[in-house]
Amino acid sequence: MRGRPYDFAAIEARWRRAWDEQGIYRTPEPSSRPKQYVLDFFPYPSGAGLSVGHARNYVPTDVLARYFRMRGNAVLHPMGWDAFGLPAENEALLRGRHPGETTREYAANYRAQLSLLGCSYDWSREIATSDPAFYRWTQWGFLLLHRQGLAYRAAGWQWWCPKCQTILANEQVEAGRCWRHGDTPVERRSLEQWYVRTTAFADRLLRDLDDLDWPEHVKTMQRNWIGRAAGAEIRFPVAWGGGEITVFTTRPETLPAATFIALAPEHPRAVELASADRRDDVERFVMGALRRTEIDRMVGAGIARTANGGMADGGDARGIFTGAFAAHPTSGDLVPVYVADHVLAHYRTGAVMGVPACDERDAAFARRFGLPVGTGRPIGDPDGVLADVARRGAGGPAVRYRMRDWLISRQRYWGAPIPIVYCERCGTVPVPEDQLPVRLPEVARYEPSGDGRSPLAAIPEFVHTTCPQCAGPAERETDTLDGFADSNWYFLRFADIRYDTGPWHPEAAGYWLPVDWYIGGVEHAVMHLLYARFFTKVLQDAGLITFGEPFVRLRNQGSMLSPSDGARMSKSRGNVVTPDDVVAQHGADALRLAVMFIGPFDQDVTWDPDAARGAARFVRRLHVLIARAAEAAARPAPPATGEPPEAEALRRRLHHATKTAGELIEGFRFNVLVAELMTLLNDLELLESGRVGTPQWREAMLILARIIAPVTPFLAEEAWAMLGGEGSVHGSSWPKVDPALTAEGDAEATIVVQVDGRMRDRIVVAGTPDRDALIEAARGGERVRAALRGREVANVVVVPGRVVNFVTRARTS
RNA sequence: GCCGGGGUGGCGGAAUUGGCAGGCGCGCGGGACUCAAAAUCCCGUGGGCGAAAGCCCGUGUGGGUUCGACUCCCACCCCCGGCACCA
Repeated sequence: MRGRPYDFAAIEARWRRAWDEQGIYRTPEPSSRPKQYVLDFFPYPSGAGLSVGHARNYVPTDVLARYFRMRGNAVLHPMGWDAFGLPAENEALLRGRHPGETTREYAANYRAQLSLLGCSYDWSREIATSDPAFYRWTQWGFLLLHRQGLAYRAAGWQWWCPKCQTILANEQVEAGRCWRHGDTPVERRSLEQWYVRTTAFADRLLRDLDDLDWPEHVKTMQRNWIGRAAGAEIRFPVAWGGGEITVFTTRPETLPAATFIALAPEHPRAVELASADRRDDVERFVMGALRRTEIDRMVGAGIARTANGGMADGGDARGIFTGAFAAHPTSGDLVPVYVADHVLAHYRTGAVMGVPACDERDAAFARRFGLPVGTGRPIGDPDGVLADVARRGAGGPAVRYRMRDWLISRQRYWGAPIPIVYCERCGTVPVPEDQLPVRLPEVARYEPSGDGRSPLAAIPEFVHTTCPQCAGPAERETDTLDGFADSNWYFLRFADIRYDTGPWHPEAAGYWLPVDWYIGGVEHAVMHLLYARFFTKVLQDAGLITFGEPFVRLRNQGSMLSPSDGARMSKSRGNVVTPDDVVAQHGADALRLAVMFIGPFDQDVTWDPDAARGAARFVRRLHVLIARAAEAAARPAPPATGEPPEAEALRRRLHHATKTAGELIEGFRFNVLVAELMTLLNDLELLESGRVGTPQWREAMLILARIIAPVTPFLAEEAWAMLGGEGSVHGSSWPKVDPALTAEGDAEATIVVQVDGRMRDRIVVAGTPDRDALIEAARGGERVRAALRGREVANVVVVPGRVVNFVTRARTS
């Protein structure tokens, strides 16, 4: 036949419309069928739209979802929008438009782009976190935390980003700078904030990592973040002043050599302990230290690296003597108490013992302030020292975590209002659940005020309310919830987004959850995933769900770098390649192939325009092969009759392809998957002659259409239709694999013949010949005989179905 | 410094986990078609020697185990990511 060029644009558009009309990706109702919950990290829809980098995330998950559907699983594969939060608000601010409006618009664009790619989301389950029907339940979650004693309000020194005009959580501060504004050093402010007691679950969050099927480096990052350290707390009585100072150490055995105490500037007793003559100086020092960022203090102390990677010499390590002394708990010696820049307040007790003999930093500090370094080998055994300390009632073992509680309040407009009311008479009162949601009011101005309060504080109608308890006058909390409060639990909502008597439908969630496959970028390795794990454990403890981990398997796709500058694609850099352009040029199937074939799923790769061209070539060749078969099958009298040559070979080839394709999909080896499909096509082109027009060939093509269906859904559907398949190929089942046809050995096998481990020949044998026959056959080749000439065979290694190796030595006689 | 991952042709990367290194694709070279170009198709493509058959070398470096090592062990070099005051 004279093949018309493959008109991907028309064909893809036609099937896109047909699938949409038929709703073939509608999630089935819970049943006894085994389920697969395949979930992408939900994005915040930005005005920039999707880049081909996003396709590296969404296309492979789509392949996975399609594959499982064909395998007979009930599949939940939804998409939603992380619409609340700073990124969405900053974007809207930039454009001078209401974030609700831009979010809706951008989400629609995302949806269209994802459909363009052929992603099989069930759009009837779309959610947006900024929807009151959704954030009603985010607020419910906060109240649950509050009820459990896991949400509390406290004052403290907070990170403040002058650009964002808001408080940042510790983890949003990177090297002393705002995570969104790398050029902006953060400042410190003291404010009343809401916290969530994530530290209460530190141990479980750490332990439960062991059983998760997650990338090892993500687990490592979480372990680092949680930062468990076992050690001891030791109390030093304050001489004369009364009370005591508690220090934490992971090396209690060095206690005998401790020569001073150092307090954090924030330590509550830092100033109070100072002797009268030194109090002013100490106070001045403390105030100075508080104004500086932690990183700055560390750099000065020669501990952390400076911005350019250099190390300060530590010469200006700052500290000041308070004039106070404490009694060493075991020796009774008096040791001086200092306030030191480099001691951190929130790190356990905010006080350390200085052991210059064992610790470089302490040694530097001691040198600078002329403190005794202590005697040579002070190390005792930890148990002995601890026993001694315990006997004196001066402390004992303690465990500490680096992780801090989650600061959840934001002084921003675009988030779920914290459902709390402050009443003069009743104090802090949670909004009753039946009064949720506390709606975000429409405002004219939603820019942050810059005075540390959210714009909601400027809306009297919002602020002034009545106390739910006493009905007296009261004021609403005006802070909103951090966006991670939404992504904490959204995966539960997808089980049934219309359920309105609770955050999730108990039966539906019982069926679909936990998430079987969770896929997204590694940038959320700590915060989102840790908070979601935390919240899941809270729900489990409250008896609301039965599982303790939300995401059974986690996979991170690598990012897509731009060929123009080798950097990650971003609108600000102007180096974005859009999927729209690639689809227009080569088609969606080609784009899907290209983003998968370009490199291993979890690896960073550089976009290569040639990759799409190559993929398009593959699509065309597939189409030509199938179209030829379809046309031949449609002819009234098939040219060939009877069993065609080597029917077995064709059958084997397809069964093998089916088997490997399935394994590669489940193993997330999409680049190898595409390579296998290309190899399959090459082989089929070789097998084609003499078979076209036979029923067996048509059958083979129908199997081929099903194998490629997850990967190139448009072409597969077209092929299915051309070949006269029933219904949609995406409603058909994954081809059955007959183990007998994929097993090695019972047909013919190629055996490698080696002499002294060097490949010299290969022979083809049928069935499983015995050892002697194999050796005889192996010996026959000309190359083997040449290699054996003049040598004596000392041994023959035979690996059935694989290799025959003649081990020789020089002929002695 | 500690932890995790990695180093294979011109390039992206494969190799059933100890058994043919370089499958698949890109690029490149040659050819066919074309007035020509693009597209498409065919052949070739790790390095060296050789007309060829073939031989030798070759998976970051050096050693080791093994009949046989990209794969396992020891030492080292380099790259990427994470952590790094955390007492």
